[in-house]
Amino acid sequence: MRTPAELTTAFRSLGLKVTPQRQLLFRLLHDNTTHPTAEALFEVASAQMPGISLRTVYQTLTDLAGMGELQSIAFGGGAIRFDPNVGQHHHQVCVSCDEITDVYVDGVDQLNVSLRNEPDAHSFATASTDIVFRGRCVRCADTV
Amino acid sequence: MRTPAELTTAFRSLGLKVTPQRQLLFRLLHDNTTHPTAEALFEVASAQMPGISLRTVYQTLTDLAGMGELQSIAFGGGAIRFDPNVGQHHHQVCVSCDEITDVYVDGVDQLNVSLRNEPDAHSFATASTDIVFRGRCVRCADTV
DNA sequence: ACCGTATTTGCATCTCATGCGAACTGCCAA
DNA sequence: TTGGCAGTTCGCATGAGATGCAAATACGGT
Ligand SMILES: [Mn+2]
Ligand SMILES: [Mn+2]
Ligand SMILES: [Zn+2]
Ligand SMILES: [Zn+2]
Repeated sequence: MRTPAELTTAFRSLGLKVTPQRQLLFRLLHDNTTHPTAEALFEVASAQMPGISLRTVYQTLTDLAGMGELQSIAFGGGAIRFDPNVGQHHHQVCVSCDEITDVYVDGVDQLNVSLRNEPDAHSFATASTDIVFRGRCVRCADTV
Repeated sequence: MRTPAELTTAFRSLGLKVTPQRQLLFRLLHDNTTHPTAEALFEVASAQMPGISLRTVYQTLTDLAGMGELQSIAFGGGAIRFDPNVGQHHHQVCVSCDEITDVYVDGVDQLNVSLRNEPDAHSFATASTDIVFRGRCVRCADTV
């Protein structure tokens, strides 16, 4: 997503207001690579702005996602994750500690897709491809 | 997953009982390619066995998944899907009608994965790779 | 057929997420 | 600078999906 300053301009030009709550979330999300849940973000936000409501966090996340500044991803096993990285990338998920890491993948366009009973060209119009690698991160690899 | 007959044997040998409810679900799931939710399966089961409970459907699905006869997948936007196809395969999801289709992909092992700031070998131990192609199925391609 | 153990089922409970509306406030216009 | 309207916040209610729990029931080995 864009910088807090750019988002401020973007929000104003859409007739949306730039509140202290939104500014805080802009800052907490910019360059955030942790793929936080709404609740996780709420915890961090609460530390800096006691009284901010979980409802407002959800609201702002939904707004930002609607504007294309965030993507929301369901990895399974709990809450939806929010990702300010909206560029082409994929994810590694540690099955032990749930850490989610951005990865960049070459060769996606070279994947050869086929249906079981129709080895020829199938007519599905793919708009996007999401790849999730599941396994163990470096830290969890050792600790059994 | 295996055939209803094979599952019957497998359940008995584990000290588990083969009830009419389970037999029905074995039948409804075997060779089922629709990736149903628990609720969807419950609807179909209810038509053939009025009175069967949603709780039993969840229970049996969980048991089968635990035995490795089913895999459960979170595609986002609602309930978990259950898939009796436990072989190596991936999915196409229609963003318009939510149809989920099994696809078989060549070239997964040739994917070149890298972290943004460390183009060299990263030490994530990948155990499995899940690919989801999102787009429009044949039927939804025309209708706008 | 009997009996012990697994199963079914209804209801309570839990998590994650969204609907709703009264009170509040950013921000544009006068 | 100030007034005021539209957009926001926030607490509470509600909803969807899923699991915990225990009394009643039924499978299946003997
Ligand atoms: Mn990411
Ligand atoms: Mn499948
Ligand atoms: Zn880890
Ligand atoms: Zn479709």
